[in-house]
Amino acid sequence: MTEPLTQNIQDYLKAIYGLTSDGGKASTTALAARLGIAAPSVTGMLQKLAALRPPLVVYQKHRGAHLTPEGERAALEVLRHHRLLEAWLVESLGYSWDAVHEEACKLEHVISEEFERRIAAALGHPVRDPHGAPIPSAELVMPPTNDVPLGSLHGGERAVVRRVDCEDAPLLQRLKSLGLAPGAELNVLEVSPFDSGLTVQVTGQKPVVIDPATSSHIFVETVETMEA
Amino acid sequence: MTEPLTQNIQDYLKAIYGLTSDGGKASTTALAARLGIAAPSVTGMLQKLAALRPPLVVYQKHRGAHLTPEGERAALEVLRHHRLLEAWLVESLGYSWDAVHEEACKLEHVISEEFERRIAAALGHPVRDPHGAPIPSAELVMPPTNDVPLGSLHGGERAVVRRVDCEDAPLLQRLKSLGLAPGAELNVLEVSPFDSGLTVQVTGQKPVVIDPATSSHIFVETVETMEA
DNA sequence: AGAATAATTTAGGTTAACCTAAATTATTGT
DNA sequence: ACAATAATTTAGGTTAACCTAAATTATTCT
Ligand SMILES: [Mn+2]
Ligand SMILES: [Mn+2]
Ligand SMILES: [Mn+2]
Ligand SMILES: [Mn+2]
Repeated sequence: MTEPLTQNIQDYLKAIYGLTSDGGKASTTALAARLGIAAPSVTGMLQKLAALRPPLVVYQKHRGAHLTPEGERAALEVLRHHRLLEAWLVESLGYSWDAVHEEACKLEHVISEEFERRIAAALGHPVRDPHGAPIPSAELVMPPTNDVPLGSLHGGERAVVRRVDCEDAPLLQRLKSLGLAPGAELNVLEVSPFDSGLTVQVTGQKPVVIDPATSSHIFVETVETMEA
Repeated sequence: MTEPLTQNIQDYLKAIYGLTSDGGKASTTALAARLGIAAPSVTGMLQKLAALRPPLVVYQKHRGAHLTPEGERAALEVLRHHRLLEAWLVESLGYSWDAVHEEACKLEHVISEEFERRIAAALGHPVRDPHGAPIPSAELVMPPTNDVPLGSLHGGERAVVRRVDCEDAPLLQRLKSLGLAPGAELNVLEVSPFDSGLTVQVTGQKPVVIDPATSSHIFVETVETMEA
């Protein structure tokens, strides 16, 4: 290992990882918005990360940045910490799922590898965090998933909620009250051709209408209907 | 509340608290040694802490510093975090008592008040950490103790170990293997008039000789002998 | 293509903590 | 009392991250 990365750098790498999951580049502006930092500061940091030896990002002026293998490893390390911590705050300390993000965001930079090992073992080496996000393995491999956006379903399809990709506490509370949490089964009753709004029925609940802004945070796995 | 204190300032306050427990002042040099920081840097920080509004320390050139009530409250807050965390790492994650200090030292600055409340409740609101150090209450009052240094006992006295004031992992391991941990009962067999070395017998163990450098870390509560 | 707009970078400056070397002030021993 | 020694402070400088305002470069629209 090289020198330990600062907390700030870890946050940058995590953000770049998140913004490049589609295979593209993370732009200066997108990073600035996500991190709440002024764009010029981001430029400076990207230049620095690209100049490190070994470099953590590949960066080209005006074209944004993406992670090098080293940068990705560092990002996955932090992400593993974050998601294990979230799982463990919920399972072991009784936090609600809308309250864990902030706490995990601070702890993730500070825990030791021993701490990581112990909570992973205590939880039985979970593969998903409380929001359904996949947890990178101890070897820093991100487990593959079959999750698709809820908004991609058609009327009549059945699915199981796998992931709610959201850090906003009020929205998480609302979704939980609607039963829209990982593991919930649902039926898509109707898709509005105008605004793509979805009418869905979670098993055992009343049907609800979900606007596209909300459904974009929800990922599901479709279920084969048993009867022909 | 005012602005949150930086991690560094919290460490300074904790160190000043530790160095002034005898009612005296913490000298620049002693702080520098304890924190591993150059003396000029400490001077600068003390000046800054004394200039804060409200001031966290009272500082006079060449005379060292001590905490103001605000400074003491901040120190006790961090100390409560530290000791609760140590207790909780041992009880809940199975850490050994010689491995918790480092981890707690990083986490203490980062956990929320909610985290503090939850681990305190999970542990049943403990009053001592795994080394026997008293844990400040949620209201930030340090519980009083009757602990006296092991070295202050005379031949023939009985006592119960209450506290091992030490962060050195190898020494902690050695003491544990000798049975010298909080709760252990012991008998002082002999005190050397030359070097103040103690021969003690922990109940159920073979007698051992403890040099003054070691015994200075051990605090006990004397036990009245039941038989006349 | 060329002007308007938007994104990005450069320039210059701030804050928190730290450092070393030199100057100053206390303390101590005779 | 006063020189030698030890402790402390001042002076000047570094690094990591940030910021705003101005300058530059891309992109988009007619
Ligand atoms: Mn999260
Ligand atoms: Mn790790
Ligand atoms: Mn400790
Ligand atoms: Mn607290």
